[in-house]
Amino acid sequence: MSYEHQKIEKYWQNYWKDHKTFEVTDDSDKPKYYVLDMFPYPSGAGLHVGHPLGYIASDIITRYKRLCGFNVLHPMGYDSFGLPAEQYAIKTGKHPSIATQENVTRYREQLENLGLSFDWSREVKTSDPSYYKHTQWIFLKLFNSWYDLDLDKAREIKELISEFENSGNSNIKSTHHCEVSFTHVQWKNFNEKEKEDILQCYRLAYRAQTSVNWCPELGTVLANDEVKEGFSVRGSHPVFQKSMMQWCLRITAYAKRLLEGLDNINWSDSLKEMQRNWIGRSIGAEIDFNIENSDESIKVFTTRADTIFGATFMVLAPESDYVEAIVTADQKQAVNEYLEKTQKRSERERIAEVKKVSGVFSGAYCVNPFTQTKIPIWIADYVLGGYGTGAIMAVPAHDSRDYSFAKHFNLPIISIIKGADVSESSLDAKSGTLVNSGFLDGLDVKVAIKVAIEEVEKRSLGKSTTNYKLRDAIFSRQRYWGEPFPIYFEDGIPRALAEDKLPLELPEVDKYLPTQDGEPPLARATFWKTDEGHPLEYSTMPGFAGSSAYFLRYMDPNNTESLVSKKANEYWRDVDLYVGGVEHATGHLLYSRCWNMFLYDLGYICEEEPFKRLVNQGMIQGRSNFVYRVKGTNKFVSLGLIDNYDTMQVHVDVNIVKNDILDVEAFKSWMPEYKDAEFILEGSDYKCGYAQEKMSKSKYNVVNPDKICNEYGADTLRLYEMFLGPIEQSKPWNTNGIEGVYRFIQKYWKLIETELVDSEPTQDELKVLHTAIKKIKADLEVLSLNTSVSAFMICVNDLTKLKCKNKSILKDLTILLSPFTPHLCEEVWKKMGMKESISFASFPKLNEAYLVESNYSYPISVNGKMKFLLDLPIDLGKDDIEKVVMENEKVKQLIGDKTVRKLIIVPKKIVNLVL
RNA sequence: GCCCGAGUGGUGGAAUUGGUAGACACGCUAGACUUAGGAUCUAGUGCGCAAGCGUGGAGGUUCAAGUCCUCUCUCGGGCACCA
Repeated sequence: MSYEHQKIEKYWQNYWKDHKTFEVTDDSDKPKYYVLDMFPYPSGAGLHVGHPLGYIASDIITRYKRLCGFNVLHPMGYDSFGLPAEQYAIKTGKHPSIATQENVTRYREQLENLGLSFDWSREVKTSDPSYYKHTQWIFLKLFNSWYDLDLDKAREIKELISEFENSGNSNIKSTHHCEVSFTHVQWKNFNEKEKEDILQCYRLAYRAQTSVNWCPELGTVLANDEVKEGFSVRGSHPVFQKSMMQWCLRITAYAKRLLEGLDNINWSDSLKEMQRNWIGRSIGAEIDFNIENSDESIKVFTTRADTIFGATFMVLAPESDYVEAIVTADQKQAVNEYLEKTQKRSERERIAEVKKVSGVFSGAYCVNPFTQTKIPIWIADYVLGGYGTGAIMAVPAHDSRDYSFAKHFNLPIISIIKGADVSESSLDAKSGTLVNSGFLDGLDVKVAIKVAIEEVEKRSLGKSTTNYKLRDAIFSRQRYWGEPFPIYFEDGIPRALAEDKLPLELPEVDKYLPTQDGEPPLARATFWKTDEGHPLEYSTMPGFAGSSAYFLRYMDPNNTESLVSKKANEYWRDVDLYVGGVEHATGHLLYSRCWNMFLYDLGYICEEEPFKRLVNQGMIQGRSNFVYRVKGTNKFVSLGLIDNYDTMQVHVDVNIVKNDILDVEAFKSWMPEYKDAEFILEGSDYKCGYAQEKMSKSKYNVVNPDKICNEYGADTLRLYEMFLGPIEQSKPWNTNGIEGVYRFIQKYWKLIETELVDSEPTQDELKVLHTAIKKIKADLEVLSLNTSVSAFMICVNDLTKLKCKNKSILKDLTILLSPFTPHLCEEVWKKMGMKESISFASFPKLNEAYLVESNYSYPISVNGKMKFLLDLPIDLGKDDIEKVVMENEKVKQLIGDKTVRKLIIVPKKIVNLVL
């Protein structure tokens, strides 16, 4: 009888549900293991074949760890606040929660069809008030905290206030943007408004008038990681810079810890590198340049203090506060014109015109503190106002940007590196020997940097400084479908809502659009006020708010008192394995680490880093098909003939295309506008174009897993997705190889279906089994799941050849296989008459004695000549082998008194070739 | 421009990290069973008629290189006027 996957898979899925097989508690003696998937945004399109790749891999590890005796937490939920649901609501007028709930239901069903062993009792939805209560609670904590650089941790704001009351702010080292210093007496005399304005400069969540990424199309501001090359990541709309009052998170306070924490977690190098780049630490110095005929000086930041003797001019960012102060009367007009011009440019234009050199002379000069020469001060937009001090010393000989600026405006270029030819281009490399540099002459660049900084400090010209590219995160969005801020305004002063008022639930509104005055949608709710009548904040939180601590909530999802209880947190601690896409590298993964560190600082949780190990599954790309429409007509030209026509490329549903040949009739009925379409064919066929692209609804290239589950079964899909290649690699979806995996399942079923015997297994059978155990166990540890599928195939082929009917062998093999194909294995288990579900069996023990031992004996050769074979103990490391060999009597005899120049140890398997 | 990562048969991809390159699977070829198709099974399958040659290319280290080093080409990803 062949294997009826549909019936069997349904049966076991229901069985698991009814028996609550995968529910876990924190009252266990077993060691814990936490496997987490990045929870999905429940979009209307449902799951496609790309989603399950990570889910299947993590499910396999989950089931494997259970077999190894761990109490495994493996939860799932939904990141259910988001733009598409809101846009759908704008279109239909229906509340976004309705569409969201429909999508969630569909996702749940699809996930269950894959046989994923989630503990569904822990499901969370970020848009659920019982969940976002805790998101709001964390926000309140951030609002009520500041960062103490002395203790290097966040502290409560009331402790800061009492410091202010005792001694003002001069002794406080903090990450802040407060520009005034005051005594405790002054503090006490400030009014409420003034006090809050100062506190805002210290709070970890604060309001600030900042230049933000404004996307008019979406009607909201965006965070830096939501913008790419001047366009919004979602929807690809142009983004402009605009100055607005916004909520911000002081993530910069954590820059150092976020950077250094990377050294101690097991993430891929590329991902760590991305975060490092994003945080962007550079170590250098701030140096003061005196302005000529003035008591003022300009502070510049540089990582190349060694090049100071080559600094021939200075450049200020257009936004710099110095500009106003230094510009001379006769240059005033030119400068103003330039400032106006740069301000008008959008972010997009600025990026596009990177290569264009522009700038204006301010008329003022400053003095190079080392050479005492007078150097001109310029203003140019290649210097950024937001980084460093917004001013640089330009060293055209050794910085390519300064170089092209100097060439363009004919400014002097002085090389300070020996032998450098700067007639054509600058020499940017951090290497070489210094010349023309006074006390630095003859030093190597790397040494000179240090010496120069020391000298700067000694002469009180400045100090060594570290700068980060990381910017504070913009935290408010002018949208409806997000968490409301637990903030109200009293006489224009932002105040925190009391914790017992949470959750502050989203109000009902008549429309999901901004008001006519351009206020966010929440302003439509006229009752959006506190009980005392104070207006509440109109903005809502951004998408990453709900996902920045969800992994903590899973530990204790039904706790109505707090985000997570101490007990649950101390048991589950952190995520042992986190699986998800790279696209969250500088967004979610950075914010999550930051929030986690913050909650750790305040003592709510016990681990500083949330994700011990992280694996990025690759994207499964779609294969899109195109038809070619003759412009302005309803005629379509086959691919081979498009050169003869003026055509435009149109995506066509891949489900009505087979082997790139279009099903013409299906196309006509696909969309009403194509009903009367005409075709210009090649022979009798219409050939479509194709491309590899991201799987997306708008490209009509989505292949969803339901079809494959029906046809081949979830177990086959699970195996096949793993077999496709390394988990981290992106690859196009194609079903070419799925037959092979399907055949494997049939073969395996055939093996089990025969009458099994309860006898001693043979040596050969044991060898096959234990080879598989060894290989698969090793593969599971490093998530090399594609090769473990191969190992199963080899094992089953070998056992088939051996005509194995041995019950104990096949039982162990089934356990081994069960993480991969759980339905099948449960069925086999039942067939064998085992009472207990395999989920709770233990992983088969490896007995190395059954493995091939010949790998472990070595011929020894001295000075390149093969001498003799020497058997060595199993499992020696390379160094151990050498030690054992050198102490061996035979070897000592052979070598005698001679000094060994080289001793070579070769595995036995290649001896024949070498001898 | 800078920083990562990767280039292996017709295809997806293996290779215990320096030790018989191409495991496993797809595809293909031949055969068996079948009225036929499908399914299944058996054998073969890197290239070359051969000696030989083969892991993008050119050098190098080594008894031994897909793996290490130098240069170079191509592709993918990230950052991008960050001083």
